[in-house]
Amino acid sequence: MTRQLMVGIDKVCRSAYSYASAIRTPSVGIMISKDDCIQKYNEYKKQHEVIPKKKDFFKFAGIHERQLVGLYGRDAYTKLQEECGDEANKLNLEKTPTEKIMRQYGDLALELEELPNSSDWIERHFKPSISGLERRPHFIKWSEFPSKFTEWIQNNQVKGYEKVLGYINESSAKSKVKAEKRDREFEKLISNIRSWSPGRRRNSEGEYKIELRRHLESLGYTVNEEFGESNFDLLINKRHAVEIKKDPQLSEYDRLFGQLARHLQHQLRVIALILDAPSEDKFSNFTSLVDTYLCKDEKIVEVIKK
DNA sequence: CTATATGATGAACGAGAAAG
DNA sequence: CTTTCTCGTTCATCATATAG
Repeated sequence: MTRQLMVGIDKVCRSAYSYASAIRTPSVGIMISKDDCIQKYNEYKKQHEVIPKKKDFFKFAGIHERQLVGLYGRDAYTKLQEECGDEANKLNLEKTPTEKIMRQYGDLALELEELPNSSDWIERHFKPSISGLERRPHFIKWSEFPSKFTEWIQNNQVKGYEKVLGYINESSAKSKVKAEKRDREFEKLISNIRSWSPGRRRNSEGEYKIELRRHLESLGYTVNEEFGESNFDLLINKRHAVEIKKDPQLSEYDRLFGQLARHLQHQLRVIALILDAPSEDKFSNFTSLVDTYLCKDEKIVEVIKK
């Protein structure tokens, strides 16, 4: 029954359709030509003294987009604009080839005789701009430019930028030295804390904190307490965070885990110092959690137990 | 409504330099 | 040595014209 109904509706639609298309046949005269479109286009320009946007053109000319497509095929409006001697409104969406970007960078470095910074790029109005570079489809953050450049040179065996590679090596060597210095400082701090032992058993975390602080200060560290948004227990040399827990239960380990994660957002390296740990079980469980989930890439959490 | 390649701009951030 | 200033970098947001 429903089926019959559908067929009936279908029939009605079909007949309506054929009626409509009959009206629109060329013989009736609604068909428009390219010349009509061009004329309307120019008319719009005269009236508004602006090149029409696509939508505005259709509204103005009283034409349906389909009709224009019928005349010009794909990119119809763009073709019309070109035919009228205008540059198409359509955005030029050709992506800047990697080669061009890299050569701009390399040549700029050669000219400056050092690695360019983003201001240099802006000054020359290179394309894409900094904001275009860092996103799709290029994904080149300025700081990553040197490494991407090196990669490009290697992959394509490009010659002529040896000097630039030299600059890149120089600067990465410099930052390596700094990183190593920081590493060594951190290692030393760890060993200093490891070799420290509290004078006596204390009743609270706070007392241990004070004692450790005195100890570290006597070794020449700069120590700040309860520092910054993330509230470390101690911040050593403005770089390394220390979190202290005394006699933690499971729930306190959990809390500590969260605190460490938060600290890692601010510092690359964090020390968790656990005092008077009662249960070896919970402790080792905690350290394995930390190793699995917190120590990633550059981020390091060192857990010390006393 | 979404995708496209890109631009503009201002806020947030971080490091280093200058000034105190 | 500490506070303040400056510069470079990154992020988020808005915008664009058109096709599908």
